[in-house]
Amino acid sequence: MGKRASNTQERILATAEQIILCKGFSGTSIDEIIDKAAITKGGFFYHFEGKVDLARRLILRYLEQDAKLFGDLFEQADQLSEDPLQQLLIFLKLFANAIERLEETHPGCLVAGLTYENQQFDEEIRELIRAGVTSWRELILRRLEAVAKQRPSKLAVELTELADMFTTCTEGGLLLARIFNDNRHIVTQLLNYRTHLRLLFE
Amino acid sequence: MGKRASNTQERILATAEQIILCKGFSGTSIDEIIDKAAITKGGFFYHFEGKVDLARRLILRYLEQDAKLFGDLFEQADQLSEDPLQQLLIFLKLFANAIERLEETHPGCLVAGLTYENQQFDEEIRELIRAGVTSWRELILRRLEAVAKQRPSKLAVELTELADMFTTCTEGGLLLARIFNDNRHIVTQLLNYRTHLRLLFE
DNA sequence: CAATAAATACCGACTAGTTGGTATTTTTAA
DNA sequence: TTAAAAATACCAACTAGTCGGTATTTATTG
Repeated sequence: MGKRASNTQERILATAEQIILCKGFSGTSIDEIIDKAAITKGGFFYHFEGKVDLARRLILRYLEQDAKLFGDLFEQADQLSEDPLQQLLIFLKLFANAIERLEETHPGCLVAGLTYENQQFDEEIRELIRAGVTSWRELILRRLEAVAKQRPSKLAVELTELADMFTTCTEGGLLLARIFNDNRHIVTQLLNYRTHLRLLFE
Repeated sequence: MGKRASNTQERILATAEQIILCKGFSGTSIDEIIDKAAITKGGFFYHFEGKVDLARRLILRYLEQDAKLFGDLFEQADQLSEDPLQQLLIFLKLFANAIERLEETHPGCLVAGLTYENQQFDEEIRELIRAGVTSWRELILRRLEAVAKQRPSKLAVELTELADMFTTCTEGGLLLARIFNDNRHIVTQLLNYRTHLRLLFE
């Protein structure tokens, strides 16, 4: 695949994601995507097998970008402290800060968006979504295990559920941000989660 | 409007909600709704001005049912304790129990589902969605204010954000439940919120 | 109490436009 | 010159919505 093609594909993917996050997957037509991406039908179907293939590639791209962001933020956090709890708390702060810096309203999470119309997809795509959420769970769970190893928690908690609470607060915040058109909701809900961890372990 | 008509409308609304929660709003065609609801095109358009009118009426119905459920649960909770914190904690437990009793996977929240494709709706519908989330916020906020009036919180928190955390945990739990096909996620995320309140105020 | 008028509830064929997708041709760059 | 990349033209199925008409209630009145 030449550079020309990879540019085109990325342009299609970026355009499609933007529209789909606004209107939903079914609410977005290929015609609109190719129009905004400045390509034609033939071009689109050269690069993608069909609309479902587009969804698949969008999720893969989204999860990749996401893994990179979280990796970077944890790398920063790990350099700022040696304490597992502090590292996690710093990560949450960095994540919240990154969102706070956005100028426009956060477009939302592709994983959540597609989940709410997932009955029209095949199992492969639902599995990709599941894998994404599982990866977030595992990422936080590993950190929580390190925290729990050296500190008792004030109340008995299942660490997996506590790890899922990260996804819960992020997705909940994204929803509120979208509904009220204000990114600060993402920040506050993430910081609620941070406070929860402090109350449990500090 | 005779009884015959009100039955028909309710049948259409219930059918439509079910399909829309599975496939999304755009992913659901009127043809499929009328097919499953055993009515015809003409019948549908006699009762609804169009597809957007259907969405409007679905949200109104959803928020009504929801207000009734929360009202009932708080009434129960208020009878079981005089303490504001306990009342709120009991409410959360009752809500979680109600969901745990469901046999099938919870179909999800219409408000969240429509939010993820809200760009295709007019402002009226977005406002209805906003009003719904605001009503949840106010409902919990009033309780939190009563709690805060008689107890200091362990850490400084904005009560509005803490009230929104109820929506966050509910919606986050619903999302996890759908992705992993397991209602227990709703329960655990609600109980995480409950734990958070206990850690803050108990 | 009937006969009838009028409103309500519903039907199903139809249309104009949109949808995802294909087959064929042209352009581009190595 | 040739293979990849993109454009053009097209199609069949589906879409939301319309329309003329019919069945069923409900209201009116002689």
